[in-house]
Amino acid sequence: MKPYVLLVEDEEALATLLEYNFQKEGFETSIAIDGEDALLQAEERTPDLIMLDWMLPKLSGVEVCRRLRRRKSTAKTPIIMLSARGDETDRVTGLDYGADDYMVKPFSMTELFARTRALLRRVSPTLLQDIIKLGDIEVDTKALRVKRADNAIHLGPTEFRLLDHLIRNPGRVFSREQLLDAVWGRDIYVEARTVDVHIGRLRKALKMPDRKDPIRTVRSAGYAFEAVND
Amino acid sequence: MKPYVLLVEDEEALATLLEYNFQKEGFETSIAIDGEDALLQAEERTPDLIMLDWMLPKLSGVEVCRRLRRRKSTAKTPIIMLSARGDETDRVTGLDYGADDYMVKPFSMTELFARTRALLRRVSPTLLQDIIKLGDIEVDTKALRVKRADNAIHLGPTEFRLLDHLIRNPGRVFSREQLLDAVWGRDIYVEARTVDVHIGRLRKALKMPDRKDPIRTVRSAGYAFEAVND
DNA sequence: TATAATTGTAATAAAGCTGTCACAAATTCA
DNA sequence: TGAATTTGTGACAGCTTTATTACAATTATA
Repeated sequence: MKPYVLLVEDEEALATLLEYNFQKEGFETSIAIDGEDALLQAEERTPDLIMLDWMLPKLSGVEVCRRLRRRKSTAKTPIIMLSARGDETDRVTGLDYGADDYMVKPFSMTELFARTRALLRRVSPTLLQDIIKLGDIEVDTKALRVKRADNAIHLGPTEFRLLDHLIRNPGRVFSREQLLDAVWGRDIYVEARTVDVHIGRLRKALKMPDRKDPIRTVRSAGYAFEAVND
Repeated sequence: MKPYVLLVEDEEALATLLEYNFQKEGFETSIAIDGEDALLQAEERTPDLIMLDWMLPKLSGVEVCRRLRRRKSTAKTPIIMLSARGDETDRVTGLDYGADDYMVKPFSMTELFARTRALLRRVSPTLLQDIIKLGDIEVDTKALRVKRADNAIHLGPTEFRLLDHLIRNPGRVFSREQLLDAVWGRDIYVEARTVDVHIGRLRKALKMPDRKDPIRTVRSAGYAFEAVND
């Protein structure tokens, strides 16, 4: 659904400012106040983007960056480093250790988002796309609309998020637990079988004569979205 | 329709920044990375405005400018030159060769758009029209008037701003919080539910027999304006 | 100043969505 | 084949979200 950015910044004022602006741009956000916190949070939920301050308590930004790169889950996650110092040495060091871009404080939010967009467009374009199309199915994430073969389809919020998640990872099989985490949220407890019911509702909503079911059931594993006819 | 700006800029960061800001101002954009590319693109679709970097690979900005002026289709198209150098000589050269305005890098986006507006107002005022039309609904942002199917509709200030905001972003779903930010202002605190009431008033005011409600409710998400019959 | 228009809130009604269960159907495996 | 496991689906109660109304307070207008 929304791209998730981890903001690693110990200065509270800047962290809040970043949070506010990223949320306005449609990101989900989380703040880490030091390097250790950052590593923990990144492990718990893999971010789609990391904003990483250079100067941090406990672990330096560079060190955090190196460790993030060593982990499989975050090896390719886009990282933008923030630094008060702007000299070339720092820039080079930051980029050497695996940051994708570099901003010198103070910076304009406009420029930050221009760069963010550029970076995400390069690395994971589906995150920025408003309209995701697969086969004859179309999901418009800005307008929150779904179409199949140009027919508008009405979905409830949960079915929408479910479809959104599945269609962004076509072919991949998700267990019920994974779907609960991704669609319902980590801290919400509902029966795993509830997923079945929503999958059923989604299937029913997407059903059209002469078109095959885009959702595949993988017995004793979960569900997956399949590219479809057309 | 939206005005179309051709951004001729080889430096990627700046090009992205410009693109982002022009899009935010409601322009359609295209980027050309060198002079030849610019001439090709301008031929394919005549821009309403051209931002032209002075220093370009292959063909210089001045040369591009001269050639654009020689073509009938772009002879009068407004051109703003961008240059790193700010001395008078360049300025004169640029303007001599037919640029309409001239900005020295680095420049503020605010100033750029102030000049852009001034230029477009002078050359092609219709592009900056204050009247937004969508389907059978017409919003005159200067005169603060609204019509539907040629019937004048009276709205209170808040409903007007609400409609104005929604109609400028047709299809897009806004949460109540986003609407409060955009319509009421960031620092004003009112209940999120108040939005519902104003949406209701707006709907009532826009209601006409045999015409459907242009405002879509998206459950657990917000509201969106939809293109309508006619 | 009196009158009208506009605004935000709260209360209530209406609509829509969700999660669970029970049982049917399908699939697997011995 | 038959038992066990897994999945599909309809029903439904409870819950959440939205629409609408009324009203008091504020602001504009004559």
